[in-house]
Amino acid sequence: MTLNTETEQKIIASAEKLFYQKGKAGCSMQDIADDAGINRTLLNYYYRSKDQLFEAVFRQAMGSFVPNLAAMLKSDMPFQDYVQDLVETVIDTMLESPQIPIFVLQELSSNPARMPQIMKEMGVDPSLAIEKMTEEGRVPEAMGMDPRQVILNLMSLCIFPFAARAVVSEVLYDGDQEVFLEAMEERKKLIPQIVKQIMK
Amino acid sequence: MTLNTETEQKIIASAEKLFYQKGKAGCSMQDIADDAGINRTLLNYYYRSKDQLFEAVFRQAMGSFVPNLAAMLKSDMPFQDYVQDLVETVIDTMLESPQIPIFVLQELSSNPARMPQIMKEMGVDPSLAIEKMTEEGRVPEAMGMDPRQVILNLMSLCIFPFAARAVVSEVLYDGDQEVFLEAMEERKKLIPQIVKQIMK
DNA sequence: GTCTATATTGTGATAGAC
DNA sequence: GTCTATCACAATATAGAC
Repeated sequence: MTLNTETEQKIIASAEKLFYQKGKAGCSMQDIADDAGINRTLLNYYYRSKDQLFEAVFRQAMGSFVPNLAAMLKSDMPFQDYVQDLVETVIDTMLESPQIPIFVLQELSSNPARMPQIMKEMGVDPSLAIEKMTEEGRVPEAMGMDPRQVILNLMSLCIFPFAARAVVSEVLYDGDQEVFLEAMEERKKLIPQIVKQIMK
Repeated sequence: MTLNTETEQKIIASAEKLFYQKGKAGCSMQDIADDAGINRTLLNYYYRSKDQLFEAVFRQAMGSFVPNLAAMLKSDMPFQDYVQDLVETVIDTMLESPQIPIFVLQELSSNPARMPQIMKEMGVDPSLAIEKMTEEGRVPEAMGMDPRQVILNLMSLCIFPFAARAVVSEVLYDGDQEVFLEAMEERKKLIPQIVKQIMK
């Protein structure tokens, strides 16, 4: 998926920005063209339809974090060794593109039937992952917790603050985005500590 | 906000359903009217505009969980006493209307400027809440964590699994919604245990 | 590849009959 | 309160000139 022409790059950049912000139905082809500073019909020339342009943006967004998840689910290494790396990777991804989680979750929520197909395309076999995860010692017993709950907790702690950024930064950090970002940086150390504490 | 006529109830029910699922821009007035089985112009008769209909639905959604948050932030009681109740209340709310979190987060994410005003209307004073929270002993020291991080962790653990339900149920529970719901029930006990463990 | 012009359909909203 | 008819406009998409 290399973007050849300069125009094509401008289109994808603007489409990403506006789709992330307003959703698929929330912005028009005209909006995207205006943001990119090009003629509207060029969008159709390059991507044929709004649906296909959205598809390109959505798949790129999925591709930015599914591999992380997949790697963790598929790996044979002990769980703890992954936590620090995973947390850092995921949080860094969110810091770079803070709007990805809400964008992806909204699309999947209004179209949940897409999930199985996407998982398949991205090389994640859910039932295989679960099997591996529940193998003895793969994800260590923590307070008698199901291993899936451990994974879910980890993901919740990493992703939710970004999905809820508007609320969180307003209610907890009085609207100060700098302080919010510092807090997110802090969580890179904090979350692994929590996991370690729970594992004890 | 009592809904008088039968028609009005049908409208709100359908608007809720479709706005939750597809977002404000993702469904038309015609869609809502069709779902409610009534004439499209009645929507304008009762709510004047799409904006005002959306506002009614959005405010109702906010009202279903902001009071819980506000109560916790404002209360003088020790933090631990609230955790069990709060977790149960929040998870029960999510179980009843699983689409609320993603709906609210999406709207606030594309329109973050609304947050301060909404907080004010709902009687939550952020800076006051923070002040109270950081008072000695209000939210207990946990692993040297900032009290705001504790709150954020708690909310993340409760809400994220529902916001990400499509992904979670597919990847971790192989698409089985029954098993997913059981896991969410289990979290009512599990999350307070985690909090307790971290507080030690 | 990029533009203008245009076809076609959908949308929110209102006026006015019943 | 509920309907039909209608308005003004915005949307996606394509055809065809350059």
